[in-house]
Amino acid sequence: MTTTTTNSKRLIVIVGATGSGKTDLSIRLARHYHAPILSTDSRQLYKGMPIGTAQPTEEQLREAEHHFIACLDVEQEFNCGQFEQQALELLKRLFADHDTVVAVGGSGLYIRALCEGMDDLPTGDPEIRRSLSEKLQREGLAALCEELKQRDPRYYEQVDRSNPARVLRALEVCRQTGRPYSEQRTGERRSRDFRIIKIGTEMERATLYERINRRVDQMIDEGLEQETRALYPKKELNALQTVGYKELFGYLDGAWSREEAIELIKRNTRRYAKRQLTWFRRDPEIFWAAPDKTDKIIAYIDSCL
RNA sequence: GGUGCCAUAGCUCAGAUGGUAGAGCAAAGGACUGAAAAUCCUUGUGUCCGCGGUUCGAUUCCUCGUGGCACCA
Repeated sequence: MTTTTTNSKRLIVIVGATGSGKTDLSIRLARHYHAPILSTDSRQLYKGMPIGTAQPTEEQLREAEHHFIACLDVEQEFNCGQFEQQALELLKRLFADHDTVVAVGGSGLYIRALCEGMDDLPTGDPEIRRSLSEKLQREGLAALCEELKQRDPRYYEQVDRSNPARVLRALEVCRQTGRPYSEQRTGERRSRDFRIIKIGTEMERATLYERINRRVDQMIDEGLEQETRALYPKKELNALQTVGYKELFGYLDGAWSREEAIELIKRNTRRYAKRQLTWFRRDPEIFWAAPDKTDKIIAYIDSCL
């Protein structure tokens, strides 16, 4: 055989909206290919949030080897850069005794980090971030934009100047590195020493929304409120800026009734799903298929050489 | 059975002494490289219940239907 080892390994990447059947599909594929599962979900990473983030159940966890599920304390900061680095390290180990690994999750940025890599940019320094937040509070977004115009006129031209998060991050990098943000953003795609096959779980919008609504009711039945109460003291943490918890924190604070909170969770989950689809739709590498068409999906995967 | 009121966007409703209509919510489209389940931008989607009549012109006024609500029997 002349097969080179560089592309004998493959990563099957399952993407799609929340509630569209990714988890079940991932387990079927994992069993079919005797592959471990790597989660690409920015919230299922955390402990103490199994219901609200729809983590795989105990039973599902037994059906396949899972990684990056419930492995961080909610206090731990995490980001797409760390995810890229840790996921690649893990893959190296997994590929040592597996030809196939299944990645599954809905965090578009994390998936991009894994498949295409991130530029070599620093994680935000908390001090600088705090000082920028204060400036935003005191002087407004226009002041931040003004500073960006000075420090990085090129990025100033292209950035969404009504989005505080974007402007703030760019300034953070400028201040931290003393160099313009745009100069450090190459947008270059990193090469990977494994093949990547992307599968999207396709589902009619109306069906997806029904499933989402039903799943939220299920979460409530399973005890999402108790889960949220346990996390309430930590509600300011980034890990808990998450659909499901945010709305129930509001209920616990008296901002709205329990019923209203549940409706808000449904609406915000629908909106989240919509944003995910906007992200994934523009990726031409994704092979879209109904998640229950396992045979069709396997046939597609096997046809990818 | 009688009388009155109502019928406009997916929902709740506003509106024009007659010139084919607009708010909120829901929704749709998009952006997005270390907070990404985050953050942000854009967008009104309509046999104005139906058939006639008056009128240059009716979603608006009139008749008759149909459906809903209220009251009286």
